[in-house]
Amino acid sequence: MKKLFLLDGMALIYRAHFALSKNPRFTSDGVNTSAVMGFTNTLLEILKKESPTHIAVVFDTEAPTERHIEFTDYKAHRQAMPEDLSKAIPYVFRVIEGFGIPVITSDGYEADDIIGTLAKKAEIAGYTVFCMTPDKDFAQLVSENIFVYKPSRMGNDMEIMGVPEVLAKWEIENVLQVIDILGMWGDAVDNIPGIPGIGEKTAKLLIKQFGSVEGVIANSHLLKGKMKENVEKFAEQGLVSKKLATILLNAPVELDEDALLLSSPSRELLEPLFAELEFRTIGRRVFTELLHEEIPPILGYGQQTDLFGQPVALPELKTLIEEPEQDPLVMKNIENTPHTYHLADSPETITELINILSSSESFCFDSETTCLDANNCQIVGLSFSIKTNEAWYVPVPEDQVLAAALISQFKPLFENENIEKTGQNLKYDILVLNWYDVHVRGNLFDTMLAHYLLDPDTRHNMDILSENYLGYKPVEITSLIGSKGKNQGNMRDVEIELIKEYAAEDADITLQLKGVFEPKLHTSNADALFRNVETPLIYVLADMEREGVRIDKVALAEYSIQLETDIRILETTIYEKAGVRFNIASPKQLGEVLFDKLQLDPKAKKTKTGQYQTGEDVLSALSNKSDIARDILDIRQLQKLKSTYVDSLPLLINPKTGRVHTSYNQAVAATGRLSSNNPNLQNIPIRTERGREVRKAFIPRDENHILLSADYSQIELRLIAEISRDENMMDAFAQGLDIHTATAAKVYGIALEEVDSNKRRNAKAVNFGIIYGQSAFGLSQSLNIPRKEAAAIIEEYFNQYSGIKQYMNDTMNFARENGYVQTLMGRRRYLRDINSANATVRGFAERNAINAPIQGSAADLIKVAMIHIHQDFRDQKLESKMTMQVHDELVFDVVIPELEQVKMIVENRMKNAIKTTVPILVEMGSGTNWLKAH
DNA sequence: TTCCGCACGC
DNA sequence: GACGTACGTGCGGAAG
Repeated sequence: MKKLFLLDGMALIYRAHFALSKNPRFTSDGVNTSAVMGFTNTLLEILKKESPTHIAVVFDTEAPTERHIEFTDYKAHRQAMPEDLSKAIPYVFRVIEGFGIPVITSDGYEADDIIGTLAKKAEIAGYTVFCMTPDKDFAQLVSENIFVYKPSRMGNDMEIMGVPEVLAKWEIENVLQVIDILGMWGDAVDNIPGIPGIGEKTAKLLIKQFGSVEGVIANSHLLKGKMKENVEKFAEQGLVSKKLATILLNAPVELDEDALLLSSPSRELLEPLFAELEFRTIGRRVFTELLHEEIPPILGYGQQTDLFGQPVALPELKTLIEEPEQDPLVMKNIENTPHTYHLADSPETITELINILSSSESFCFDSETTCLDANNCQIVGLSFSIKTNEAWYVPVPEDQVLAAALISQFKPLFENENIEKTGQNLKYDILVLNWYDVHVRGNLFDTMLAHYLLDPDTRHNMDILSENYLGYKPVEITSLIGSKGKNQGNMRDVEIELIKEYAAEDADITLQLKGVFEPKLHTSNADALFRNVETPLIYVLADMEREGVRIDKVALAEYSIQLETDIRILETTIYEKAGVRFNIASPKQLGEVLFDKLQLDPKAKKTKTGQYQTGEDVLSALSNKSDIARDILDIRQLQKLKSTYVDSLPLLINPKTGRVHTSYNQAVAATGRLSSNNPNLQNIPIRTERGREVRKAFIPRDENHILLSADYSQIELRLIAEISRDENMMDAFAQGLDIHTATAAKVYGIALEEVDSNKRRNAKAVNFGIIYGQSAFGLSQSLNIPRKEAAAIIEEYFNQYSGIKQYMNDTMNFARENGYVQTLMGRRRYLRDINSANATVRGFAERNAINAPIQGSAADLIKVAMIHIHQDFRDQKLESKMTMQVHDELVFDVVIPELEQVKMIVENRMKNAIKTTVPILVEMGSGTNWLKAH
């Protein structure tokens, strides 16, 4: 296959420059070597990953010809190239030459024109063409079959986008229209002036209406207000912009296939160049990865060190995770893929479908509903699939009595323990069906969770999975119900034929995804975790969400009034002290008052958007100077409490149950933790007295119930001790010591009883830092102490807990060699950047490497405990319910006579979720509200 | 509508 | 010496 890459040279240099501009490196002659390095990196990635047969770097020259005389004006808008960058250009040319890559100069035309024209000609000559001009990802929309090679923001990975994806992003069917937009205003290509006040969105709408830029201008009298004014005033500029941004496909350049051939890299040219530029790491990569040669000793490559400055052995770089299988050339979709989607809308067809499904061992299903809140919506239809490219759709009547009757026909099917159900995010479907008195049973296969285990850091929605793993682009839901927002339609109003295609396709795709993921789960050793933890947990979470929790509306309403009063009082005080009325909730205005008007801190820092920083730490530091800062902190706390909790919680009470039903997301947190939303029950305040009040509003079901809260004590630290086998820490836990006090005693070299609250607080912060993968910087921030001091504490910590340091080193080495780390139960997290040449990016991966096994193991542990507790409740026919999970805490609505029995089960199951040497401690409490129970 | 700054929990 | 430093969710304000 002939594979051609066309790269815009100047744009690439600029891109490399900007990517590294925060930390540029220079030679003594003032050459910007960062830019050269970034450029080299890009070339290396392309050659290594894409193996092109033909390639060229295109440079535009500065001298404009007849193409656009306006071009000179446009150039004038551009900033002159910084001197350090222009000095880098000769080196860039040497790199290109060293790689054996041909150069083309555009001779008066924009590089995009040359690339566009060559791409078009090459396409006709049978090439697969990739263009890389980073100005804008759509700047190369020249043909359906030409791909855009797009550098990603972080690291060196790049993504390839085909024209259909770019179009999808713009939600427009017609390429010409897109080009028209591109040629239009404002942001199309940087530095082209466009028409002020008319952004991409407006331009899109206008062009849809009037057909082209020219059309819009001709019809400007139909517009009104500022828009009309701008279009008319800047009409000429708009046309020029379009001309400039339009890519020529007929520039005077011939496709000389031989001249575009990629030749082999030249060690003779590259080696001295890299030595001169001191490119150690990238040099090493070029020689080992591209030329497959030994590292030349002449370069004297430095040792790479670990977090503690110790040298590490560099393992061979490996591919970390299988790339999803997909041929970028062919994206399948419903129109080009043969399929049989049946509509089952008569008694006969429904009976036939039920018969078919009943006799299969496994089926895939999906439900279409009126909204996203599982506890508050109606089923519009159900779709089923048992084999690829074939599916059924069953419309469900709007009349809820008829709907219930129809769905009840499927009840035995869903409740059949022996039939496996496949779906995407099954918890949702299970919950929805629950409201129709269908209690799903049997083995499950949730494709979302499967992918979550395979690659927890990425996204898991079905559309993306389908495109990545099946090379199939599903019908978008927005094509049925419109785009998000208040105008978004409802499934109920969509034509049945359209829903049928959409819904049946969903079930079909999901089933196909199962086929892809099932073997992958096996090869990545995630079977057990999937089968024994995540899958059973679906039922547990569904039950918890269905159960919900009772909220004391009256208490919250009273508290809201009290907060409001206090806020008003504080507000008045603040206005008095500031001498001006302003919006305290606006960080922008607040910053101006504090630092411009009151001049509280002449050195006040600003955020990247140019506002003054007014965060918690800034105001705290200010509070000794002026008590206005303290007042502002107080008022913020109260406003936060009021808006996020006190006033919002009652709004989430479900009218049908009178309770609040949170939703747990099982597939977002990359470490394996759950997250919760609507409401987020996992961030209900606890630290401050006023915050704690909110917890009083979480109450038992009725007077016959009581809330029980069970908390793991120091679970993460116990797991660190367990995993690292650090003797000192294991000892401390074995003796039942307070771990932070014990840590302080060790770190400061004093007796336990000599530890004061300050030392304990420091030790606690280090312990937390370890859990969260913090650095010395993070620690110094959280303790508000100098970095050096923080570093000293950390160093002594590692001296005392040498087993932990050893564990960290081992984990990091494991990650470097294998590309992933894992928890006690084998939950993996892939760390693509663990061997990255970029220190920041690598540091990020390194912290994750330490942190993921710990947090993840704790997550595993509580998940297992939840499953066992749920099962025990069921086996022992208890009426008490588990209602909430907050990372290391479980909350139960207990029928009072069952309290002792429940406590026994909970303690037993939590302590013994997995076998450990380090004792696991569970603290329990009960009471008439969450605060009392805690 | 989208982004930002901020704040809450673990 | 500079870089930029757990993860989530959700609020209000500001800007387009």
